[in-house]
Amino acid sequence: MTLSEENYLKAIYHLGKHGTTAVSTNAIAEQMETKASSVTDMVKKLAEKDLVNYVKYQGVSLTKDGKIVATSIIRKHRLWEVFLVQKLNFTWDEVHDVAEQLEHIKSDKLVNQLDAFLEFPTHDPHGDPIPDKNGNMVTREKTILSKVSINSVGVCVGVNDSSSDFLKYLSKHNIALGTSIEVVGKEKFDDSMTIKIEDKTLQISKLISNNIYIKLV
Amino acid sequence: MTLSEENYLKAIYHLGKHGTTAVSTNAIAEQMETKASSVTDMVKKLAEKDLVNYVKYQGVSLTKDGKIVATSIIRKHRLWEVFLVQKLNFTWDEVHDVAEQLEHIKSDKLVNQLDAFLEFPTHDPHGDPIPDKNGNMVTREKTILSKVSINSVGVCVGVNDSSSDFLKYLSKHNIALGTSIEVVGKEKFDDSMTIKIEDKTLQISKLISNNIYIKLV
DNA sequence: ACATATTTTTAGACAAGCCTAAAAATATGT
DNA sequence: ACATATTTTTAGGCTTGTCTAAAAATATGT
Repeated sequence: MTLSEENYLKAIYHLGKHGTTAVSTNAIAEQMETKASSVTDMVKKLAEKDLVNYVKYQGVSLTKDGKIVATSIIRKHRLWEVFLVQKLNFTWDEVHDVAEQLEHIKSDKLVNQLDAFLEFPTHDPHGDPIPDKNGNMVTREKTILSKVSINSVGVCVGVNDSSSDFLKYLSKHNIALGTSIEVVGKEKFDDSMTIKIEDKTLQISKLISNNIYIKLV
Repeated sequence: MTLSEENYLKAIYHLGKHGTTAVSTNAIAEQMETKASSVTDMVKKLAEKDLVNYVKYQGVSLTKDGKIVATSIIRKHRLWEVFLVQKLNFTWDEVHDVAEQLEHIKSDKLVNQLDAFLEFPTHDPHGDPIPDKNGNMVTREKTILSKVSINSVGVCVGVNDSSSDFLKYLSKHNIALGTSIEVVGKEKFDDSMTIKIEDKTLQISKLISNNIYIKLV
């Protein structure tokens, strides 16, 4: 399993809702910041190894084996993120790039001992679930903030965009996992929202509210 | 800096006593389990980047820049080894292969925070010194066990061979860092030695005694 | 010192993973 | 339904790091 192969499997997993639904060549190319022709080449290679289902012009999905590999990489990525935040004082907007490197380290003992050392965390610093040793993960009930009705109250349990810029924006406005958010206004015209956080109100655009997950209380 | 380039610099550092003395193409090839022709190619590339001094047919040594890179890789390797042993319950014979992967992770914050998390260790699990943030490391007085005279007493402070097989041999005979070793006999014929460890005597060949460092007491 | 052995370099090839440009297949609008 | 647009694949090429085989340089033994 090369680094590149692993990255393709991960991309297909993320794009195709756990790798189950077929994704297009172009979608993969965009996600991986590469060209469609490169994707076609690699997808053929992965199909040869029975890691993806591939029919020319019909898109790609993960096989059972492909899902196992993708899940194990995601497990490593998220465990390392927890390590970086909890043990090495990284902030949630700093962990992604380093975890992208660490996720490719090959050692079962390393991963499982790290898991134990962190006391078997179930979620990473962005609220995403961490697959266990067998690839299983919990599904936590969550709602996209943009979809909840006025006067709803919830707790932030995750984000849909883990980019550094978005996370820094949230931190600046005191939004973190566990933060209580109340919807005090919604604007039909541009779908913006007014929310209340610790008694401070904040105006957020649809782009923002679309990337915050809350659990209603 | 590619993975391959980093590995060559590390090899040149180790072979040439901190990279200072020139090493031969063949020596590098053997150390890296590759062919001499591949070494020539890479060495030219490294010379182009001013990381090594290279004169055709005359061997290779590290430049100042090359030494900085090599030292930083060794720093990472040894810090990760400490982490694996102290935090993740690895034994000293299990850490090498994983550390070889981890040493290539690029993130200054990661390395320096890891260093702090481990409380700035000065030596790795094999007794080798860990360069600090500025590349400096302590030099600890040590003697090769095979060279000490009969009736000497010392404490094991390092090994010259970090292979899993050798370390397992040592563990089996209760030799670890800090173990007190007394030389109770030396055999001229084959340079074997009789040593005493915790009141048990042990016969060791020259190959063994040549790979154990002690500090005389 | 000179013939031979060894070491090192060069030349040419190959696989992986990427690219561009062109061709083929599929999707879309009216 | 058919012309056009878009997507995907193919064909051919490039770079990195490796290899083998042959040539060149250096080292060695008597």
